[in-house]
Amino acid sequence: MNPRPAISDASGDAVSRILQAATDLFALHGFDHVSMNAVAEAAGVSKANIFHHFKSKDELYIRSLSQACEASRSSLDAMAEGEGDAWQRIRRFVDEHLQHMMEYSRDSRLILREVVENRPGTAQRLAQEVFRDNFNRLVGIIADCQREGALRAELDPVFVATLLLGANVFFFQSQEVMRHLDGVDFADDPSRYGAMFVDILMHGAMPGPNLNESDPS
Amino acid sequence: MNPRPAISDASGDAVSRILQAATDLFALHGFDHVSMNAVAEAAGVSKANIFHHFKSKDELYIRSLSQACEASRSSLDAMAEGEGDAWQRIRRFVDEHLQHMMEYSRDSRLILREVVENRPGTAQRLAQEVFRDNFNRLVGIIADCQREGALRAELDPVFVATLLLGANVFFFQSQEVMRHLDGVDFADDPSRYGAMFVDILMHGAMPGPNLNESDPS
DNA sequence: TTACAAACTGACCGGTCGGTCAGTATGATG
DNA sequence: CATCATACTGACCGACCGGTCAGTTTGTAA
Repeated sequence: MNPRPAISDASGDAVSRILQAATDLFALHGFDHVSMNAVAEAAGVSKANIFHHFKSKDELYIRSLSQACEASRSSLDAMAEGEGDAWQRIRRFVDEHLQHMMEYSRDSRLILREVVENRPGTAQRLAQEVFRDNFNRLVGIIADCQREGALRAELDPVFVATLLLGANVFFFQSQEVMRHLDGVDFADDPSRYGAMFVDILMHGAMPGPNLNESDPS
Repeated sequence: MNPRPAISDASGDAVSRILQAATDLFALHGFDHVSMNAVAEAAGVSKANIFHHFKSKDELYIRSLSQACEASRSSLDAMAEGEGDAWQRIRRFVDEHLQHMMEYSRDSRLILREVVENRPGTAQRLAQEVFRDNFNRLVGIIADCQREGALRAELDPVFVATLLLGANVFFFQSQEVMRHLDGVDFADDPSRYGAMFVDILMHGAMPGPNLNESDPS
């Protein structure tokens, strides 16, 4: 009945090997710098065989991206859902989100590349869906914290979420550059980066309120 | 004496037209999606003529990038050098830097693309030089502010600079995405974004014991 | 065994790419 | 005038791209 009972091993093997190689290469070099020949070689199959399983390079790319999105989404689902007070939850989200990006850097890079680049198509829609989901979840967390009185009422939770996501994304995609900047000693320590960020986010950068500094107003 | 007294008009015209067209196209579509034929057509010269003035596509790209870097650097030189107290200077830097990126979005996009992408070569070195200069200047400003007592002493000025630059860069390169996110009403208002950012950077997001509304804007 | 569908391959195709080259136009110099 | 360097062009080249195709292997079912 099943059209491929024992074949599915070999077939699935080839397909998943192709998908694996494609995802690696796409994340590493970007869509344009990856040829079907390169994917074929990395997967150990002929180029024609790729076109037997995927009807075009675009479909292969979208399948890779889709797989990355799936992994990313399911991995993020259980994030920052635990107990603790408001700022502990925010801190945990920052940490886990950053850690997630580093751990699944291949998929994250693939998604982020597609999010930032603004060429139209299915790929961008897919990537933005994940990004949007992620963003909305974060806005929800922050709005909750604000409702609990942990954040100033006049702040826009959407902006705070943007700031938070931005700090993490910037860290992720500028890590290589930061390593070469003078005085940066946190480029390889995401948790310290997160800690410093949340600290400033909570208390601000100004000296404490009991400090009698020159107040211009 | 001068090998090209009157020719230089026509020659310079062609060269600068090529450079102009190339910079536009590279910033808009990226290195890989711009063919020499496209540059030739946009500049109104033959493709062979481009290779007469630039020995390769890479050189043309680097010259474009170099020009963008020059413009960016000289424009940033006079930034936030004026008077005012510490936080006014920081606020002004955030505003002017963001405004600068928006105004010279073509050059900024060109540079940022090269900074984030981590393929080795002269282009990346050039872009990182500008980025590094920019970064160091910002660190200096922040360290000054800290010395004046406007920032908590235990903060790392390098980290604060990273945060600041990151917030701006993220705004710039995610503007298109933010427009499509629910509840984002600051995607087209960089100065409001900057104001909200500096506000949080100063006072933090937690409800403070003293909620005085002395707005420095 | 035969039959058949799916997996798989090497050779190939049209098209575009960066880059070259032989040759022409032009304008200053002697 | 002739000379010569430079600006400039159309035609062309080899390499590589995504994609196709005819044909072979392979595992299974009648």
